[in-house]
Amino acid sequence: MSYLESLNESQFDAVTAPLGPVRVLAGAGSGKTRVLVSRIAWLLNTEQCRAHSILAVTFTNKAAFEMKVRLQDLIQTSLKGLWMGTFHSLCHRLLRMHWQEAKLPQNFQILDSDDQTRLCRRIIREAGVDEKTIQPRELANYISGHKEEGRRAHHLEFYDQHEAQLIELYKLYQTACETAGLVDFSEILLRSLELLRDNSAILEHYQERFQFILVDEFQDTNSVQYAWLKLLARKHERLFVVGDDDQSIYGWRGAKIENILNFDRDFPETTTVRLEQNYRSTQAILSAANAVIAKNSERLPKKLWTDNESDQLLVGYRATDGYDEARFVVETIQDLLKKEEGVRKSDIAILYRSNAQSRLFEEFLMRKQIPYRVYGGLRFFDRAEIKDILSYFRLIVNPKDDVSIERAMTTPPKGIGQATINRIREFATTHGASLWDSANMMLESQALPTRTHNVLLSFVTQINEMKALTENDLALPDLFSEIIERSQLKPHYKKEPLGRGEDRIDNLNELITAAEYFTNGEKVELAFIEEEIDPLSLPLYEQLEAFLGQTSLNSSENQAEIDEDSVQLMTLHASKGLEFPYVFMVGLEDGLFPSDNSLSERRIEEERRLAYVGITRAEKKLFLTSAESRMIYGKTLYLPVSRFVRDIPPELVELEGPGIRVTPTSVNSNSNHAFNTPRTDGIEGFNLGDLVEHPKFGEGVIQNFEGSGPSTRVVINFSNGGRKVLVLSFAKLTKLD
DNA sequence: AAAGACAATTTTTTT
DNA sequence: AATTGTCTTT
Repeated sequence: MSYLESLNESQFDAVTAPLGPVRVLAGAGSGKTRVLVSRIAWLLNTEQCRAHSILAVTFTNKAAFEMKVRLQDLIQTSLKGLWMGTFHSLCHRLLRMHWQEAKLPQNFQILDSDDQTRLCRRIIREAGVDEKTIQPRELANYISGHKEEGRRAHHLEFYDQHEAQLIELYKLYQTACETAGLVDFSEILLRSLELLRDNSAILEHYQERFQFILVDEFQDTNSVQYAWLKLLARKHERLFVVGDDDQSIYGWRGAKIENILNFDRDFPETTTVRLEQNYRSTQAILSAANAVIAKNSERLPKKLWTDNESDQLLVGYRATDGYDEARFVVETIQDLLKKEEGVRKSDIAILYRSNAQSRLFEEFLMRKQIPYRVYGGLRFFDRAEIKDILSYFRLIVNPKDDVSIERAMTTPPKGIGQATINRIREFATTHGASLWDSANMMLESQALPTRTHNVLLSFVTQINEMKALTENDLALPDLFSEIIERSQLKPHYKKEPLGRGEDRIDNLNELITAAEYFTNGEKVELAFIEEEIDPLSLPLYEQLEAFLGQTSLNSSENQAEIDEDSVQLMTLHASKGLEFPYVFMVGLEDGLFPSDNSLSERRIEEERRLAYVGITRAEKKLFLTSAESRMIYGKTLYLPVSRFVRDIPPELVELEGPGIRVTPTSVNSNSNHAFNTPRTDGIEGFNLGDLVEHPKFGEGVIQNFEGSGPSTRVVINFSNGGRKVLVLSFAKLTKLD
């Protein structure tokens, strides 16, 4: 077993750990995936367990795919029967296979977050609640938040009127989902947990089957996911979890870092293995990462080290503004590509806190004609035009889908407006029927005004005819293009200004290509069947069902991209698990990263972990950039260098460019370490981010300090929207808390 | 009912 | 700044 020989000591210990509960604390770049894959290979080779008995959970679909490939490289036996995927895809499969026990209709569809928010808006309006007291997104977050903790509406108690309303709306929302046959993301998990919990036969079957359960990125599991794992693993307790508490960055999505911190409490027999040798980064990068993460209190002790030598320092650059920052980054990239031997564009990554920040870099890269690829952001299946056409498809598969029908009825405009929809909805509520059934009943009763009757009739006919198409002997892509034509969406988009419509039409065509890829491509794993299957062997209608099932959970990395060698742009979150020789972390300013919200809500530890993730992506060289001024929401802000950068020992960082810059707004100069431009430690009792009150301007938050001594000035953003630079000693500021 | 002008608001992160 | 929703007009 040659793959065991190339492991270091702790990796070997992890791979060959006893079969009971195992927790592997894997620092960044310590060979985590390798251990996980080797463990599975080891199980298959030595324990003679079949792939059939293994359940492996990954964080993304992409990770699952890559892991399968790597695994297949290590072993000779077949992987048939192995369950590997994300929590969502595995739970989705369970629900498809046991839809009756899960009390779902066979053709249930998945509601993505956008659909969920739309549905929430509708529920709020319908309940006669003011959208300003409860915003759709607030309700959606409330519902998801509770579902992630395993709480249904009837579990909840209220302490005030507002929450009472939320609970009421949660109930209404759930009823709406049930009648429409819709399941949101967190519902997939919760429903699946309840399925196992309430059906002992099913539970025992899977407990018996999955003797070995392995989980990647365990630090990012939420309560329901952990409960699901515990339930499945209860019998054999052969639960092998891998993770790094320092890289837990999805707390906002319900992830519980406690899951990994307290794993040994839930499973007293736990063997814990620490992987502390880093194979990825230079010592300088690692030292920087350690310095940043050391400030966190809630973490398991561990010390990353490396044999790699530290030949290069980190590079810091303080730009004047966002443009200057982008210029610096892109010019540096040009230099790298030109001067350094064998540097490929895909060796270079630009990492930022939020998607919106990619724009400037894209602009400059385009100008210099450097190919790039942006990950994340608006995904293909999230695009409006794709959702528009998919609403027709979904309606064909599940006429009860009230979310899709409304979209299909109104896009493109076909004479059915708000008034008509309200009418149908009213009918639907009183009769407890779906919108589709209601529309049909109303047509039959002839109770509608002629004009309304006619437009509604032609809509219903249109959908029925589309549905009839699925009974023909068509290929899936042909069905797609036929329905796209009939939907009249193309002429509708054509009317949009600025060639935007052209893009949309391109995307529709792209969808046809996706259908071709789906049918001609590899065999696919279908949610409702255990084996891989050739989609073409299915009847057309089921092909469509299968396609929809695949897209809803696979929306991110599905699209075939141009294989061109390109610079990689992504958010820090999206970079987790990846590595690049050259990494640019940009927008490193307090207020951007860490973001304003996390500063006020004390979520700073998670932001710090995010910084740690970013830093540890770099193999050879790490560039840290920030800008003195930046446009945010159309306003120019002057933000200080990120506290995370300031946590890095100055001797690790080499400064490029002018370093300290003397500008009209910044005459700061108390040391030649350019990163200390603004001081953040208290000045006369005031700190960055403090909430203060000014007798004339009211309340505001301290953004920056400028200058020193008696002329020290303070930059404040007031809550009335104004921004002022005041001389600290004159401004009569009171600190609020 | 649909198109256009206007105002408001922002997710930071994603299965 | 730019998108999204709301209000107004046709």
